[in-house]
Amino acid sequence: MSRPTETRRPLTLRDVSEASGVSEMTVSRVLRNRGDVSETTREKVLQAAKALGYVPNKIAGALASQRVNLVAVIIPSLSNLVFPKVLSSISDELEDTGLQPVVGVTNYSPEKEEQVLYEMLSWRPSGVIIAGLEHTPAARAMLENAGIPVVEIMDVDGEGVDSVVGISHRRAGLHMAEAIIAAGYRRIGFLGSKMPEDHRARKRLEGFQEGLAKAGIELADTEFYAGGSALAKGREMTETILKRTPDLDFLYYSNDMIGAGGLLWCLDQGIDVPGRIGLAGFNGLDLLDGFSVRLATMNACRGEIGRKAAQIIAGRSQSNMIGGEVIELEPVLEPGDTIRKA
Amino acid sequence: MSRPTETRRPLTLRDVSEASGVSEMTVSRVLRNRGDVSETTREKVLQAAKALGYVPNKIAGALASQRVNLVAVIIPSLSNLVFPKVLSSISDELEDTGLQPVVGVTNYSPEKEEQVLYEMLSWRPSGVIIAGLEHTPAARAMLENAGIPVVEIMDVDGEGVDSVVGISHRRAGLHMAEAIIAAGYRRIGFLGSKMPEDHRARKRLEGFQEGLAKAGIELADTEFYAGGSALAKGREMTETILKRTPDLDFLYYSNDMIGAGGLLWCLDQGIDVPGRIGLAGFNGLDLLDGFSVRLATMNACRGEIGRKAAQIIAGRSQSNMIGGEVIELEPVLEPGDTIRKA
DNA sequence: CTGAAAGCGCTAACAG
DNA sequence: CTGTTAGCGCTTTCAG
Repeated sequence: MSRPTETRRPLTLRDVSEASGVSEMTVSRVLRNRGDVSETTREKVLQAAKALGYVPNKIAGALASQRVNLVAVIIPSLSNLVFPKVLSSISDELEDTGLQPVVGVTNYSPEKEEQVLYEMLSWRPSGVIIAGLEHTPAARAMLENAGIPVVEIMDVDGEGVDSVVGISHRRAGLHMAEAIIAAGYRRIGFLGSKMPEDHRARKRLEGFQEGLAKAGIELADTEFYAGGSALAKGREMTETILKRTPDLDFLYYSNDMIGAGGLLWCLDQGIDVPGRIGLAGFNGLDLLDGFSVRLATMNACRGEIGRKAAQIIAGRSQSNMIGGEVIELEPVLEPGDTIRKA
Repeated sequence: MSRPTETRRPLTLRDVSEASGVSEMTVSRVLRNRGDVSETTREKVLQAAKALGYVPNKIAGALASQRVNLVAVIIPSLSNLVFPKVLSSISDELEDTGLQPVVGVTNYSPEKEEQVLYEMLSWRPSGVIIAGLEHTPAARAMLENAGIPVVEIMDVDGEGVDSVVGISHRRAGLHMAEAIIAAGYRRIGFLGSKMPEDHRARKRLEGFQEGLAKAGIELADTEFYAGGSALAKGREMTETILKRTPDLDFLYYSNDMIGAGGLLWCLDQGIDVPGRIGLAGFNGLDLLDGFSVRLATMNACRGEIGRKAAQIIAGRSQSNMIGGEVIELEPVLEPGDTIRKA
């Protein structure tokens, strides 16, 4: 345990070649399962490699073959709960394709996104999956010039670089507004995060306001937060907004986590949900299953998005490059227990 | 958008060299900020590179320089909430070192861990940060022979390969038992996950039982789950165990998420917490801030663990390899509102 | 079925 | 301050 870390030269194909008495080339063939090799030599090589503990050098391999089995996946955050879900579906879908996802996180910063993208592209991945349609001009240029399949995910409201898989957040917001109005709510508040770079949340809000406007309604109040535990923030914000505007009869949250916090607060206060006030979030987190009262939400199709994106990359990296495609998924309203039945 | 993805040859140093009329070597120097280059040529090169949209090929660079600025980070899961936190602290700490974390996920499977490790080592990273001390013999051998700094994190109960940063889960469990007994609870149940490969949860349980045994107490009942929303499972399991063994006066959960589910259920049922029954979880998730009644928990030092691990890797990749170190952090009991005051 | 030769795109090391 | 020369460890291609 306190043995010094040795600075041994890593083993090379040549070492295996010498140990097995087989040419480097043939060793390489065995290790990659490429081409025909007699069972005898195959055994010899495999045994030598294992005995030595040889680990191939993919850097050299990639340089020689001009092929890298990596897919860059660029997302804004890991603490959002939404993205791990997308990641795991990408990862599952890529499982048997020989492709490996590599994750980069941007913290919702366009500059960071640009850096991360540059860094990842410099490893010449086979494809890029990146959240959102909004990028810096430089980032967009990199994506356009990379010469590899690019899939922008989560959002379809805008112009993509290549392929796009997602939902329309604008329409998601709009539909939620319609459902709320249909249920008879009229004094409606919105609670969300301050992040100006969360374009999807912004689009949902815009669509939501558009939906209200169609019914001649305006948002009665809004409340924004930044940082901290989302559940706790949801609780605080709900108290704040209801103190300020007590006659609100509906609260639309920009995500399920703050929505759940708000729900907990309302239940603690003994407020009649959904009678006195209705609540809704966004995402369809399965965390909501754990509450006795189910928050209304809208399923963001996260699993499906990851799957399709991965399929596009996997498909394209085989069949030589066709045009980009746009796949729009349909988010589903899950009314739960926090919207009155109409 | 439906423009075909072009299969353009990526640009090389030579292209920049020709465009700027400067030798490849000097272009390389400029792009890496290495060695002295006159301001004039520097400008010329930078301008040419930018105009062309050149992205360096790190594969070739790494092969030539025998240096890779990547740190492999291998964790069991991303949906656990614990690991994203560790990740982000690693990521923050590495920020200004020129090192980049690359994440691999094992789903708590030793075989998958072995595969992921092999895959990552084949990219010759500058270091490895890996969760846990339990690995397959092959994985352990790879770590020992990689010739790079290795930090095993989260757990110190066992023998490490090189450096180790974590807490003693055994003692964490033991201390929790002591606190519970000191508070006067006697009929104690344990609720956890079924995963046999979650060694840290197992060690907590063992330490916990050891602590109870010291007071001449045995676990009165246990309940395990697998899969699904942890919050919902916590709710269900709590109901189940209390139906089966109604006289339990304390429930120890193997993580905060199921603990929070149990807490919600108890509150819904109008059960007096912590009077009639006490509850405790593990991890110190900030999610708990969002509840009106704070679940007792134990801070697992996740941020600190990530930070220290990253420091070790960063420090060692500079100063040429010293011996491994073992850093044991001290988890802190956060009694919250769900343990009676003694 | 097996081997030899020629790079992949970059950087270390040395010379000017 | 700038350029030249050799590879890094592998795979592609072509000959046996």
